Amino acid sequence: MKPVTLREIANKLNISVTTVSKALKDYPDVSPKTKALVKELASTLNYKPNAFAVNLRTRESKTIGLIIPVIVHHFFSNVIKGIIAQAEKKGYLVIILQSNESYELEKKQIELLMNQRVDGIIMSLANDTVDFKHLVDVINNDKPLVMFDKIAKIVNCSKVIIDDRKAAYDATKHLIDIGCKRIAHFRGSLLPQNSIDRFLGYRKALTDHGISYDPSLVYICECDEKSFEEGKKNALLLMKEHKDVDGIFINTDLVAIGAISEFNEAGVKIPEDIAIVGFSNWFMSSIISPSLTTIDQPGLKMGKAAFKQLYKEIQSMKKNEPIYYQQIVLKTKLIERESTRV
Amino acid sequence: MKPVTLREIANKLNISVTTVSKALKDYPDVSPKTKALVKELASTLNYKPNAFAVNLRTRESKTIGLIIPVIVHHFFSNVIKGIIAQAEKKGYLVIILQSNESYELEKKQIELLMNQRVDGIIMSLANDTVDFKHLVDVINNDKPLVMFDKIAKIVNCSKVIIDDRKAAYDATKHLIDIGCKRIAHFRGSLLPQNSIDRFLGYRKALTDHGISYDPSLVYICECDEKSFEEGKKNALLLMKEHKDVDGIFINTDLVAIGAISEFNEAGVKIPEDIAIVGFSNWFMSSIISPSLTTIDQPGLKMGKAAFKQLYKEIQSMKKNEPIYYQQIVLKTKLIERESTRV
DNA sequence: AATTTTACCGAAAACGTTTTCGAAATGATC
DNA sequence: GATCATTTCGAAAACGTTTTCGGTAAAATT
Repeated sequence: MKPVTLREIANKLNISVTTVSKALKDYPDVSPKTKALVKELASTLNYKPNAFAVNLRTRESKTIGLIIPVIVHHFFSNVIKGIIAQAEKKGYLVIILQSNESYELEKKQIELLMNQRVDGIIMSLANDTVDFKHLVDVINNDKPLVMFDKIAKIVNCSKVIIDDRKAAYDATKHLIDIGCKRIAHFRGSLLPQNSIDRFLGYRKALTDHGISYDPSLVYICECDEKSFEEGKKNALLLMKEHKDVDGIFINTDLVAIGAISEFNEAGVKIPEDIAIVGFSNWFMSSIISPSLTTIDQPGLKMGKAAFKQLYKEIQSMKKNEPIYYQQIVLKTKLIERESTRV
Repeated sequence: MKPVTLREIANKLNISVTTVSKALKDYPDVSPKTKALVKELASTLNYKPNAFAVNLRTRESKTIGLIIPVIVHHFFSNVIKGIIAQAEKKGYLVIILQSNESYELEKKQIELLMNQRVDGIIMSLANDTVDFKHLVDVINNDKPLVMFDKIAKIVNCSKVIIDDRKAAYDATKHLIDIGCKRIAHFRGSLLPQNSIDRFLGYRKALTDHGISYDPSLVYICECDEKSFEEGKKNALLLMKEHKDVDGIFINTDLVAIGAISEFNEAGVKIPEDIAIVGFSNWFMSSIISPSLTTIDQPGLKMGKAAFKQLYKEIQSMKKNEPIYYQQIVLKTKLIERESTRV
């Protein structure tokens, strides 16, 4: 029941372990005859190389790490799917960890992965990560690192993102185009880059179109497990504080859906009284009532692109070639639905 | 930049590798003085044991494999979260693979994980898996295996499930209780055990309450990526073929949501004309209109339970103790919402 | 003072593979 | 028949750790 080793094959054929190893990997200096013999016996014995030994010897694990803030999340689970699919094609396995939006956990997990000697790491930052030493360490240890979605601009590595600022601009401009004059914004937490960029896109769209920016119209949502509740809460607040608002651009779909739910209960008509644009294009957004206009964020593509880039860097590293960090920006598009249909 | 090894520490302190190793693991036969010395140097050099070498030597990887039909899925992503969380507590990492509901892929992935020498495997079956040799192989190779949700009754291993039959019975009985007389069922594919069990629960609830079972009221949904469309399609079909139906028990929420969407468009009132009960309690079900009565399926708990059981078996295996396969059945409950509120 | 016990350390084997390098055997060339 | 090139193989080192088994020296016991 013990797994079969090279040595056993060698003994049965009365040849050396070296020759068996070479035969299996088609080295030129072993005769066709012995190659055939070895391969046949190996397959009948169902020989599988011991990954630990191979890893130890070759110093690569054919395994990558993935750190993600939350797993139960339409966008992120799509990214996971993309990464796994692409990795499988290249014979890589993926170890997944969830940072729970916590910097401390994220740091520990990076260490875990480094100790495990993964060949590279893909990650999206936790919301409260402000210090990036743990990331710089990864790169200094010659371990390829690719960040996606929630990135740290300051860290020198490859990144796969969308143009959040432009997407937010488009979303806000769409509200302006359909006639909104007083546009609020439900933004994400203060730290994450994409939350900042979406806010900046919103503000620029306003000022570019002659609408003065009013800070009191910006509400902050600590997006996490209870985004939905945050949406409801802020919608309620908005109805009290700014009855004149006729459009909202919301940082993420789940919050938007919470807001819609609150407005529905309050009898506020969407889009007649308030038009709403979300962000991410969760499946849910297409089936609620009214369906939600939103920005499509290509999770699957991002995952695939992230792995492809990581793979490139792993290869370059092996060949001691210089590696070129890429900033890959994927296209987004506005999906028009009932929540802005005039 | 090369990672520091035991040998380097040993050289710097002029002691043997053996002593260093023992010192770090608090063996009793090394003096407190040298222990302190070694530990201090190890921490200043930031020594991290080479996982490959440890694995090779100890024959365990502190890694488990997880094969799951689909990742972008409310229930399954919750299971993943549960497994990862629990595994992290015990110092285990999780390699995740997606079978895409394909038996062929599933088989390959099992092999991959076995070659990688994971310490155990947790999995939920692909829809079209009928042959279980690949699973028996796992067990025969003394590798702990825990199945959850979509299991093979015939395979002798631990299982974490819900009582699908009872849950379906409850769901159907609820429809009867609110006065439905003609109750249809949208079932899942023919093979999966839980799809069969839910059907059986449905049928038993009918006959137990004096309603004769009518096979023409059972529609099959090939649940996969396009469950939503399947729901719409079958709802349309049902409206044509059986105008007298006043209740439906549907195999899974996403299909139910598709059906609701179709009924809404057709002007069929829910629950007045047709009452609907789904299955799984996706978050989405609570926010659509009308909100969906459903069976809560505890994904997070299942994940945690599955890992706990696997961990037990791994420990027993290490100590050469006998392992006892468990069948863990988690509680479900009916969540009443608008789709059955009379 | 002889013996036993205790405390501490290290040599060496083992895990299973990969790869370098040299050796032996065969064939080709002059 | 001597030399050289080619083909085929294997010994050995290496990857970094863990663990068994002795061994030495000091302390404790007679």
